[in-house]
Amino acid sequence: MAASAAVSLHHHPFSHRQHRHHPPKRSRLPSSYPRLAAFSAGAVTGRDVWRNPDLHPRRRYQRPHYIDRSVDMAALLHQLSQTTTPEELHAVMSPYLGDPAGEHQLSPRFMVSLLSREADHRRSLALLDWMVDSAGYPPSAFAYNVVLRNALRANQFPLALGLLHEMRRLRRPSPDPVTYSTLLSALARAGRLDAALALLPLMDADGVAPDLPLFTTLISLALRLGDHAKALALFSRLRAAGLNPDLKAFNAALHALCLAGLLREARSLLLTEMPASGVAPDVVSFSTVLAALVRRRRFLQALSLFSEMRTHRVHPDLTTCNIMLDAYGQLDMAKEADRLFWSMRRIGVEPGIVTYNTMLRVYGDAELFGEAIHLFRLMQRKENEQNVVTYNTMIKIYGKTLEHEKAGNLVQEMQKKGIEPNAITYSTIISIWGKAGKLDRAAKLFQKLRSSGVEIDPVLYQTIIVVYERAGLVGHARRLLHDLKHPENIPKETAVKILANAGRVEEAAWLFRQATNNGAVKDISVFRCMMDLFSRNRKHANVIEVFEKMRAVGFFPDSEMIATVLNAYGKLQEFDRANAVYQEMKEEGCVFTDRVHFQMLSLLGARRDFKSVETLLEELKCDPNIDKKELHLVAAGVYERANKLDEASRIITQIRNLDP
DNA sequence: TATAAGCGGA
Repeated sequence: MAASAAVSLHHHPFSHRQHRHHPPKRSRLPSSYPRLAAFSAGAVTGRDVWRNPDLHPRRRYQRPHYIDRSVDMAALLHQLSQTTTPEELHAVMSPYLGDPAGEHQLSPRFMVSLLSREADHRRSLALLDWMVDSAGYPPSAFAYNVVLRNALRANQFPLALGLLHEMRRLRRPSPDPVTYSTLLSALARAGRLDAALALLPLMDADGVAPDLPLFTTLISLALRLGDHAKALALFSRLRAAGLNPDLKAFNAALHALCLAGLLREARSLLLTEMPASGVAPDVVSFSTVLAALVRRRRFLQALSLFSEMRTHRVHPDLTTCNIMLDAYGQLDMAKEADRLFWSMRRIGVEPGIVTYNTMLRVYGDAELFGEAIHLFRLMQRKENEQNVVTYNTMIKIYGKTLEHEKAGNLVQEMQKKGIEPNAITYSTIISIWGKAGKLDRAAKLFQKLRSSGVEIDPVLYQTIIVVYERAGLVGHARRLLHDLKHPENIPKETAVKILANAGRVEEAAWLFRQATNNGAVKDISVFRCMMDLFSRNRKHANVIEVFEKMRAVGFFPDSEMIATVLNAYGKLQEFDRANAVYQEMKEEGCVFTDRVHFQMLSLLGARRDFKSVETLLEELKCDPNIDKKELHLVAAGVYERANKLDEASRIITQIRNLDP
C-alpha cells in the first residue's frame, strides 16, 4: 500500500493523491464555479489575467509558449497565494491539463515558482499533485521540500513523514539534505526527539551527505538530547568534511563546548578561531560562553569576558545583562548588580521579567529583604508581569525571614491570580513548613499532590523524605523510597535518579537493570547518575558495566564520564581496556577535558609503561588547549609515584622554561 | 540561539 495512504492522505479533502496511479485525466471546469465566467465586469486584476490569459494585451499579438513570459508574475503570484483555494486553482489550471504540446503549456519553472511562494500546505500539496499527476512534470526534491516545509509549519507531521516515505519509495526524486534538515529541525523543535532520531538511519541508508545546515541541525538535535559529546563530534566531522562553519554552526559548537565544560576551548573558539575564520561572534556567542562561565562559577572570568565584549564591539542585550546580574549576585556584589540594574534603561535595554526575578533573588541572597519586598511591590504596582518564578523566589525569601505564614499566603495569592504552583513551589513550601515544625501541613500537602496526579519530581520526593527523616519518622521515609521499587505513576528513569541521589545503591541498581532491559532509558543523565553512584561506592566493575550499556544503546559519553570510567579501569588494573577507550573516544572526535588526559597519563605510569607516558606527554605538549604547567606537574607526579625521582625533577625543571 | 526559581549531602 502506498505510504501516502498509510498516513491518510486520501482523507484530505484537497488532496488529489489518489489520482497518482490513474492515467492523467482531462479535467473540466466544474460547473459549480460561477465566478470564472463572470469576470468580464470591473477592473482587470492579475488574478483575472491568470484566470484568462487571453485578457492580457500582449497575448493578442504574441503567442508565447509559456504564460510566465506574458504577465506580471510577481503581482500575479502574490494575489494567487493570498486568495486562491485548491478548488479554484484546479479549476483555473484545467484548461492546461493534458495538453503538453499545446500552446497553453505552463513551464516547470513557472510551476515551481508558484509552488515556492505558496505557504499553505494543502494548496502546495494540491499544486505538487497537479504538477506530477496531471501535467506530467518531473517532480523535484525542491518541490517536495516546499510542501514538506509547509506541512511542518502547520504541524502536519504525518503528512510530512508520508511525503518523505513517498520520496524514498519512488526515488523520483530522492530525499536530499534539505529534506532531512527540514524534517529533523521541525521534529526537534516540536520536542519529538524520538521521531527525529528514527530518521537518522534512513538518512544513512539514503547516502545523504550532510551539508552545513544539516550538520547544524544534527548538532542542535544532539544538544536537545543533552548529548553534547555527540554534538562536538559532529562539529569535528563538519570541519573534517571541509565545510566552513557559519555563525549558527559556531554558536551551536560553543553551546556544546560549554555544556561539556570545555570552557577554555569555548573561549578560544570565540575569541580566536571565529574571528580568524571571518565569522564575527555576535551577542549570542558571547552570552553562551558567559552563561557557561557563570554556571561553572568562574565569575571573574565572566566579568573579564564581559568587558572583552566591548573590544569586539558587541553590545550587551537583555540576556547578557541578566546573566551578569546573576554573576554579580553570586559574587556577593549586590551593589554592582543594583547599579547595573538601574542603569539598564540608559544603555538601551529594557529590563524584563527575568531581570526582575534575578534581582529579587540577588536581594534575597544578600539578605536585603527590604529591597526584595520593595521591588516585588513595585512589580505589582506597575503591573509588570509576574510568573511562577517570581512567586517561588518570594516564597523562598519569606522562608529565609522565617515568615512561613506569609510564604503560605503567597501560594494562595498566586493561585488566585491564575499562576499555577509547580514542583519547585511545592518543594520550597514543604521544606519551609518542615523547618518550621509544621510537619502535618507538609505531609498533608505531599499526600494531596501524590493523589492528585501532579508529576512526581525527584527533588520534591527527596524534600519530603528529608522532612520525615528530620522529624524522626524514619519509617515513613523508608516506605517512600521502597515505593519507588515498583513505581506506578512515576517514570522508571525518575525513580532511578531519586534512588541514586539518595545513595540507595542496591535499589537503584535493581531498577536501573529493569529499565535498561526494557529499553526504557532514553535519557543519558540516568547513565551518568548511575556511573556516579557506583563510582562513589567504589563499585568499579559496575561503573564499567553501565558505561558499556550506554555505548551499546548509542549514547556518546562526555568527558566526565570518560574520566570516571578510566578511573574504574585503573582501579581494576585494566590498563589496556582503559587505553582502548581513550583512543577510541579520541578518534570519534570526543574533546577531552585536561582531567581525562591527566588520568590517562597516571594510568600509563601506574602500569610502568614509561615509553607510552613520554609519547602521550609529547603529544599533549603540542595541544594548545592544555594547561602546560599543570601538565608538567602531573607528569612529574607520575614519575615520583614510580620512584623515578630523576625523571620527575627533569620535568620540573622544564616548567621554568615554559612561556609565562 | 544565550538568561530567572526548589532539596541536601558528598
